[in-house]
Amino acid sequence: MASKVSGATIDLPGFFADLVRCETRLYNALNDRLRERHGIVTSQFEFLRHLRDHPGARVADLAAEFAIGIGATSKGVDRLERQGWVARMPNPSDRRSSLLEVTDGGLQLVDAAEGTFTERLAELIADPLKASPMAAAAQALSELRSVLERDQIGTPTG
Amino acid sequence: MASKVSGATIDLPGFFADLVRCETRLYNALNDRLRERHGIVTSQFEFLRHLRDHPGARVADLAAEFAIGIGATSKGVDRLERQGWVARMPNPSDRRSSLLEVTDGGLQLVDAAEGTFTERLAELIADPLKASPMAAAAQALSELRSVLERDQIGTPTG
DNA sequence: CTGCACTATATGCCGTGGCATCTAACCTAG
DNA sequence: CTAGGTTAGATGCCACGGCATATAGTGCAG
Repeated sequence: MASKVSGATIDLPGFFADLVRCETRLYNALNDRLRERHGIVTSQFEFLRHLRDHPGARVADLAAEFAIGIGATSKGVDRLERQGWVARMPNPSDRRSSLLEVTDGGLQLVDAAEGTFTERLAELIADPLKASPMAAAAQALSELRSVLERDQIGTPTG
Repeated sequence: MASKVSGATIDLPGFFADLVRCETRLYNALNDRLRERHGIVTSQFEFLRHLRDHPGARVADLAAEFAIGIGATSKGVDRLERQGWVARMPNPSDRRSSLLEVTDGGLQLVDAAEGTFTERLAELIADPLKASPMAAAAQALSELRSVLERDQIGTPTG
């Protein structure tokens, strides 16, 4: 196994390495499948899914959700808009920002991609591992994420 | 909490989202600290640490370890070499490749950075969470990583 | 109402990774 | 030995994110 875990003490650097390497490989594998079947990558799928589930979100909301910069988010939305999957609707209560909406085409895309995404994820995660240890991991990661977000840790400047 | 986990069944997309967001925030936070104290980012620290612990590794070994492309790895080594932290030594048994070595300066740097890295990681992970659920997560992630690597999942082309 | 500080985001420059391609070196069949 | 296929990695082009900056729009103090 990649890193050692003994009892209740953890090899933190080893844990971090495992975390990053899992993220990298899962992201790569999902990118491959989504690109092949739907012509998008995972980050775009995540944008579209978030917008579908949070209609009227603004650029800054996306940036906060994904812990990436505002500029990068704006450019990502540009690309989705250029493909006709997302529209910037005028925000009646603040003309500096736009309310983001998934278009009909975008909705079709994200719904289809979601099937591929979930299916591939199940192949990658659920199949090779038993549910029990993964559930513990999921639980712990979920809590870790909450703490990081609560304390604004790792939030980019831009 | 960020995603729901109930009993032994897992919300896989939620788990994946937590995984990616944790990775992003931890990476960002570690980058900030390492850049401030040592003038390097986490990916560079990881390169240097791996080379320190695996003297004579080649570019392809680094690429495999980190699941990134050969080209990107070659360029990353260029940058470390330009700073004088890594040297490409001729490989007597294969003139196409080089054996990578951490220089004395690089060794000093990586040893110092390791303290910062581990300390910051403890602040980020060990402090906010109890050891027990994290140990489970560490265990599960470690196994997941092994499976992904064994099956070459998410290995980039380049 | 006016000015000024603040906010939302768009944009430009730069660094970095993916991927395709190129070259040198290696290796094996014949 | 040598041609042809293979491998290691260096390089170029492109896409994308960080960060700094620019630009509108907001809102409050006076």
